Amino acid sequence: MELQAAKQKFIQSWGALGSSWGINRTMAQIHALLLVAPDPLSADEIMEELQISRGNANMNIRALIDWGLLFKTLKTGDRKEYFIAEKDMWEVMKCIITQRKKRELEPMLKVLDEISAVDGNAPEDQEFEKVIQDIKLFSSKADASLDTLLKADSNWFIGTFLKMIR
Amino acid sequence: MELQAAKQKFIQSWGALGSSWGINRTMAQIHALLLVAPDPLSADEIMEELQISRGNANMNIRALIDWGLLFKTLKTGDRKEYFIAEKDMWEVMKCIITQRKKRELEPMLKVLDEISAVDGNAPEDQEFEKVIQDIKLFSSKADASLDTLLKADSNWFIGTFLKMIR
DNA sequence: CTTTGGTTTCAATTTTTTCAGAAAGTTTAT
DNA sequence: ATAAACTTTCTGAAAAAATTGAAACCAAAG
Repeated sequence: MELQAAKQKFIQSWGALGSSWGINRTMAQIHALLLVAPDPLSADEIMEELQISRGNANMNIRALIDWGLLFKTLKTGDRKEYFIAEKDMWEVMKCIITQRKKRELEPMLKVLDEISAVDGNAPEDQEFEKVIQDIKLFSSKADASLDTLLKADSNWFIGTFLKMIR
Repeated sequence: MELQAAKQKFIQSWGALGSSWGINRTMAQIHALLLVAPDPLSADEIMEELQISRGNANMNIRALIDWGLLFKTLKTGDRKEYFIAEKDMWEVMKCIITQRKKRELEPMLKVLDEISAVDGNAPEDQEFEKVIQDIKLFSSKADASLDTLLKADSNWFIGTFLKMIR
């Protein structure tokens, strides 16, 4: 496969996958583009390369910066802003986990807390109570585990899981 | 909060959350409904309860069964099929991880393999090569870890992560 | 203060996803 | 074989999400 074709394919695939990862297509494409770009790119270059509008480009660049997956850089004597991607996969993963945890897990915990303020104590309620408690226990455990994972460093992760794999 | 209100809220919230979990709303709602239902429900009861069409109900019930989150049960002397939800949260999590791994991780690995068949060897390619290799390494590690996790049992999970949490 | 290069916001539009309802297909009991 | 009870597959409508394009905005340089 040719280098250019390969890059193209990577960008497209990463974009397609993005959607199932809770990231929208453009956002994922921009990230992919910058991952394989040898040098920082300006917003205009990104628009050009991916054939997207200014507004779209800007919004998603902002979002990626918020997520911590992109950084601004400046070139001396140039007023444009240039962008580079976080290339350390461990960091990338941490960013993604952080965001998804915030959007997927934490709202769940919040709802469960509200729900478990259910006051009835009829025998029939016990079943319901139990299900909710179970989910709550499990979710908070997962939540805590992810927090720990986020604090851990790359080596720890690799080490632990290599052990797991054997 | 009242029991009925609580159940209602749980179903709605679980449904809303479902979307960010890569599960569609109806599918998540059916699952939630059955999680908190004291007894097995028939397709008709599910339709009634969630105010959804027969087609929709059927499709999503099928999907849930495929995922392994729902089971059929039969009542003697009744031709109807009744459904119950998998209530062990550990199992639920395993089902979800299995599916998402299939849909999110494995296609990624496939693409990466195709891409790394890139043949050019100009100095500029090295950077690209490296990024792809990095992602590949990381992804297959994650993939393997998840496989291990899926084989592990609930106690192991809780044990390990309790240790992590401290 | 005005121009220039660049960034941000937002209503309107397009694309994608989800769903109801109809219709066709199965299965099972008689 | 037929009828009754369920299931599956479509299609078009509706809802939700993503994108565009334009206008508004800002900061630096002259």
